[in-house]
Amino acid sequence: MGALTTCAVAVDVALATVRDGELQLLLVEPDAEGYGGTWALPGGRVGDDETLDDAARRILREHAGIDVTTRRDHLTHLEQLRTYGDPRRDARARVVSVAYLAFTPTDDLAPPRAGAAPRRFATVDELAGAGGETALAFDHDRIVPDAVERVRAKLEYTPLALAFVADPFTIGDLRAVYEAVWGQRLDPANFRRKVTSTRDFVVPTGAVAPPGPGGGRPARLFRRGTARALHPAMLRPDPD
Amino acid sequence: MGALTTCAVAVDVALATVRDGELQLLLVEPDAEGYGGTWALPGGRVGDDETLDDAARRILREHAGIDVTTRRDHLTHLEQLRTYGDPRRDARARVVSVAYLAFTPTDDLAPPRAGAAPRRFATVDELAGAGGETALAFDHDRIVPDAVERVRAKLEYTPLALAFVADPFTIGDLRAVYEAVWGQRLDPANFRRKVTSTRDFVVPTGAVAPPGPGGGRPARLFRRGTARALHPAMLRPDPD
DNA sequence: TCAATAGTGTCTTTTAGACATTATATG
DNA sequence: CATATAATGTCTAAAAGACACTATTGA
Repeated sequence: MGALTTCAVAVDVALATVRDGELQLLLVEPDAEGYGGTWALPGGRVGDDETLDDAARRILREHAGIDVTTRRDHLTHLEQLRTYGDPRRDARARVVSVAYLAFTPTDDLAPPRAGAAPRRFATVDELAGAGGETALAFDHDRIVPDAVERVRAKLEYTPLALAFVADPFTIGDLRAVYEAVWGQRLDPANFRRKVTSTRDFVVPTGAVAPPGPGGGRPARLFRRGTARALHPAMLRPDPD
Repeated sequence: MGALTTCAVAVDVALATVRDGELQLLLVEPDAEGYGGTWALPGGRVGDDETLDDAARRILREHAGIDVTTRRDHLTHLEQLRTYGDPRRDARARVVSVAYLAFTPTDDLAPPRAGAAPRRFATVDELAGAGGETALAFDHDRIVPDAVERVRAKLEYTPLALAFVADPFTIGDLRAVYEAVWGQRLDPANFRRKVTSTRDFVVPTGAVAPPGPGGGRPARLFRRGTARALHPAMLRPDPD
């Protein structure tokens, strides 16, 4: 049968954020031979004495300048997604890739380093076309749908929507995250009731945000609570 | 930093079943050096031209005589769990292990082959002790809790409880699966209503099962429906 | 004043859960 | 008959969802 003789282990990171009302993923130009002119999820080989989680954190730091830490005003979340190991997923050699998924607020990226690979954000709609308007390198077109579905599901039963906003935020800010990720309008009144009645999800700061240019009642500000799971869950409405 | 020079990719399979009213996992004696007298999840190296899924199916076939197919009377479910890659998880060499999770009805095992590794089932309670009554080889004590939690969660929002029973079954049989996996008693009346009112979860066959030795009304028989997700979900009661 | 956004109240429908009641078997 | 297990009925409480209404700002 022949156990694997040559083998490489890589980590690829789907970095998700919400910008301009849409869920978007970070792409970079792969530096690998034979993949010029295409885009890919940021990734790289796992180091000799490095854990998989450490490798994912390093990829995020190198490509996006993001440190995965829990800060006072926001958190960046990182979790393992799944592993892709088809023998032909990389044309050059057998590479088993452990995919990770990260959630971060928009504009948390450091400016690109000199000499760093070009990068951009792509909306998940843009990436969704089967065969796709944007065809990614390697098998990254297979990773993206798994990442998107995971993000959508996580918003149902965890407070991770909070990883897409910075403290403090309004209920409207949080609703905009849900609407962007799920691609659906939510009833503002019912959304507010659910969020504020779910224990330890958000806590009021007492302060209010100034209204927008067109006026409107000032919105109360909240910061993230301590909950690690939502009881009850925020269920996705059936797709219309 | 040094990308991985030596590297092996393995697959380990947590095979879950319900026997004697408890959730149990299949263990084997590892044939690796230095792990004599211990138990481990069945596993092995990934072949040179083999996908990860194929490797998991092969492990199941070799260690349990189980073919992962959808048959008329039952299904065996196999899914990827997560990947464990700490540099020191195997004392001998760096091995990245992709863990899989399988669901199968009890007594679906073929008899052990001549010369096959010794095997047994262990209840998850037996494996749960922190530091554990049964300490498993490698880092398999880290895989087991992830597997158990995944099984418990999957019963909430998928019809995979059906993978633990063979067609045809009674509502009582199905309830026994939930009670074993969740370790909680469920109200028979409310359970029946939820199961039968969830679309395409189970379908009546029209036949009935003979009652047990002590008598009782004969139970109606069902077979599994076509649903791939449960709407609404079967939520776990809060732990008492 | 009006338009815009934030927030509350209320009603209906659905679902969860407790628990009483009826049905059909064995001994 | 009693006992055991299956299945149904009923009531209450919680949650989801639709939508009217009030509150507070800018122009």
